[in-house]
Amino acid sequence: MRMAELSRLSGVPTATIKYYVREGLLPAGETTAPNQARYDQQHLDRLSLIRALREAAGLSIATIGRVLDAMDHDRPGAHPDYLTIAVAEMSEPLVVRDDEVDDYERARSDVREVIDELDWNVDQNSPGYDDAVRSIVAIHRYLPDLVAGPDELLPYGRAVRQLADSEISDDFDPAGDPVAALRFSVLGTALFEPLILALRKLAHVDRIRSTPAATWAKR
Amino acid sequence: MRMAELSRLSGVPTATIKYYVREGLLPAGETTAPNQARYDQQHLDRLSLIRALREAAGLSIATIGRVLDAMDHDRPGAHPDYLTIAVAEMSEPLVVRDDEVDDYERARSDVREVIDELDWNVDQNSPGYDDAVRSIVAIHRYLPDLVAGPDELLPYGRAVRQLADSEISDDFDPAGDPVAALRFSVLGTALFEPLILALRKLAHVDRIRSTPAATWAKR
DNA sequence: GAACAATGGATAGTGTCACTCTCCATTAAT
DNA sequence: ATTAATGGAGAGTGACACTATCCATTGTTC
Repeated sequence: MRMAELSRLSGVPTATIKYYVREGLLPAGETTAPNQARYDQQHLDRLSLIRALREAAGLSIATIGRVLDAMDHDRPGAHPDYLTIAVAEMSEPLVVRDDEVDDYERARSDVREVIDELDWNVDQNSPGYDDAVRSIVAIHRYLPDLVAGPDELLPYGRAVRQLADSEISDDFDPAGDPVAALRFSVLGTALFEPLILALRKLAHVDRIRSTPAATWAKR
Repeated sequence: MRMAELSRLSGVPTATIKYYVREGLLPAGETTAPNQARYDQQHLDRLSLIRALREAAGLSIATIGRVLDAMDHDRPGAHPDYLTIAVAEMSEPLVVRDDEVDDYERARSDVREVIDELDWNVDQNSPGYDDAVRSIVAIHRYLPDLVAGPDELLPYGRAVRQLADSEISDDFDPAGDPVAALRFSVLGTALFEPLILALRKLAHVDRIRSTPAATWAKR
């Protein structure tokens, strides 16, 4: 197919497709003449992946570039970790100002403690590790009255562990079709994030509405 | 205190503070002369809230404006729902193109079914409802091979319900100090979101690494 | 009370981001 | 042969979140 059809089938304007090619997110079509190129199903798939990461997950073009790079280069199938390398690129690197080192150290040890307690087989390079540290620092900073030590973090760990168990079923076979498994990991991580946050808000509403009326009456 | 001290104590540049005042996020100081104004602890608190919503939660200035407006105007204490009205402003309104109506209807009924099954006391105006619908549509669109009907959504509902129970303890008393409770609700919702997503990624890593090696060997 | 710094308010400018538009020399389609 | 479409390059756009500059006052210090 050519540009116009790729655009029509994907719903992405040609100008935007050209932009993605320039940015290295999408490989150029096979050039058949100085001003002609052919695109195929792979381009369509890639475009769909880009749009999902962009629109549904809200990742920046630069971040998507890193995720796709990792997906392209990390020899799928060699080791289960290939599934996590691309996901790790979804995060911004952690930068710590000199005067904040202590806060981050404390948060880091909190995370470590939670992981130990739950007996998780993860390390400091695992995706999410630095994000967790960053979040905890922010929580301490902006909600200083809230006690948010390892004991308070554990329920979060248990809840997401339960989630992970239901998301990744026992018969999930990453070795069967490594490319599909990788795509599934990246998209599953990204697309379900807003759903989880949305449902959590709903659960909060239910929880608050379930508070005994007496609590409200004494106002 | 005056501008310079407000800036020093909050760590926010004066130019930015002035910008927040212009945008209506921060009330102007009490003017004592044509070019003099006094700020107090409330300004400092508000500024901290704005920075938390901006930096840690990633909300836009416009969204923060709506959240703060709701916090200011929704007569705290009158009813438990006051805690949710400001949170609802954290979401973008749902806009549905004509050719997508069916997809959204289907997703909406999925959400309804999950809520019924879990017996949640929420309605379509509750914060998160539209977000959940939007997410499910995106999941269907970008992961069409994945079965994501009510049955598959239930584990998410159960996990966040468990979370909500641990987050909002039985002795949480929204009527005691309504303003503090409101601030706690908004910040708690926003600040813990990235933490949950980070821990979920870690749980995924653990889950994948726990996959029996045999699955990998047959590659 | 004179010199100098700081203030609040208004306005304009900056850098980033994700596109989007305009050209143009070809090439395809009719 | 005419008309439309193509790919590639570069410039332009609009939103966003600040940031910088002015300036007529006011505070502060000597």
